[in-house]
Amino acid sequence: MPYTRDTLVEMLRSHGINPTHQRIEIAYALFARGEHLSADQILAIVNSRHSETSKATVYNTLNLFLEKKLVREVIVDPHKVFYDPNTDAHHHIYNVDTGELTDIDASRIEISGLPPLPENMVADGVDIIVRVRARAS
Amino acid sequence: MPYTRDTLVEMLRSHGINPTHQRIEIAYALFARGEHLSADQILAIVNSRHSETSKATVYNTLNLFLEKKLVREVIVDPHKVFYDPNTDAHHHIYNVDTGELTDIDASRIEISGLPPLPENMVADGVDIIVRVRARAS
DNA sequence: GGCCAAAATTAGACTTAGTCCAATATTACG
DNA sequence: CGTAATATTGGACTAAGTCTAATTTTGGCC
Repeated sequence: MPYTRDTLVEMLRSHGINPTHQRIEIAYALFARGEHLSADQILAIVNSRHSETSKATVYNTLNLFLEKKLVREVIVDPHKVFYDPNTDAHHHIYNVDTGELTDIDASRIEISGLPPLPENMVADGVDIIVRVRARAS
Repeated sequence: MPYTRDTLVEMLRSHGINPTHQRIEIAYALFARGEHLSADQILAIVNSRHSETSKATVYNTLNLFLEKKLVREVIVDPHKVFYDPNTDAHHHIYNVDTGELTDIDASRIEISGLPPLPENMVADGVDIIVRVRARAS
């Protein structure tokens, strides 16, 4: 699936997001790479040719994307949030040495034995994080 | 199990931690309450009577406790780390509205279908986080 | 107890991720 | 094309956490 400007514009529109220049650039950075990126990485990528987008806009836009469910946030590192262009159900392997994040498709995974949720609470998502490190420390 | 000064000293010693006044206070704050607390909450608790412990010491101590596996860290909120005095295998329910964290005993839970880990990697822990919110938004 | 080296604590400067704000620029649309 | 609504901006600000060099406390030893 090639992410052309037009497919990105369509993607933004279909999520109720006004496709401005900066938003398209940020979406491109995330979707074309398909990687988990932090806000500062995205800021650097988007401005790598010529400076075009401010820090404030990157944060505004990522929060907008989150709200509109175009991306997910992955909270595994106490220092920064990662933004994940994959919104299919999936979990993560986190390499605590390198910071590398890898997806685990959720369709093969079953969790049994979870307790019922408290009355009047709804699940907003179930995340599994497998923290790994290089063998032999 | 009452957490007297002596049991705390013993607990620290058995984890290879020199039991200083501040470390005992911090351990007491965590273990007597048995709650998930952030560093700034612990700082406030420890200094609530008379100011006795600096911010640097709270952070130093919590990192030491982590390293010696006396506590665990829980990374669910992008803004702060929670420290968890329960080191038994367990998972968490996180109320995204209130920030409240609740334990789920891991002994009843089974996860099936996890992929094999990459060669020469070892699992360092598997965390399940069930994010919940109040029904009817 | 008293002495000293090693370990712990400290205040406060610093770093970094992220937010806020009021001014400016862009866009959508009649 | 004009204008109101929306988006972007630089830069000041906040909050969590780290660092540092100086001071204090501790533990071991006589």
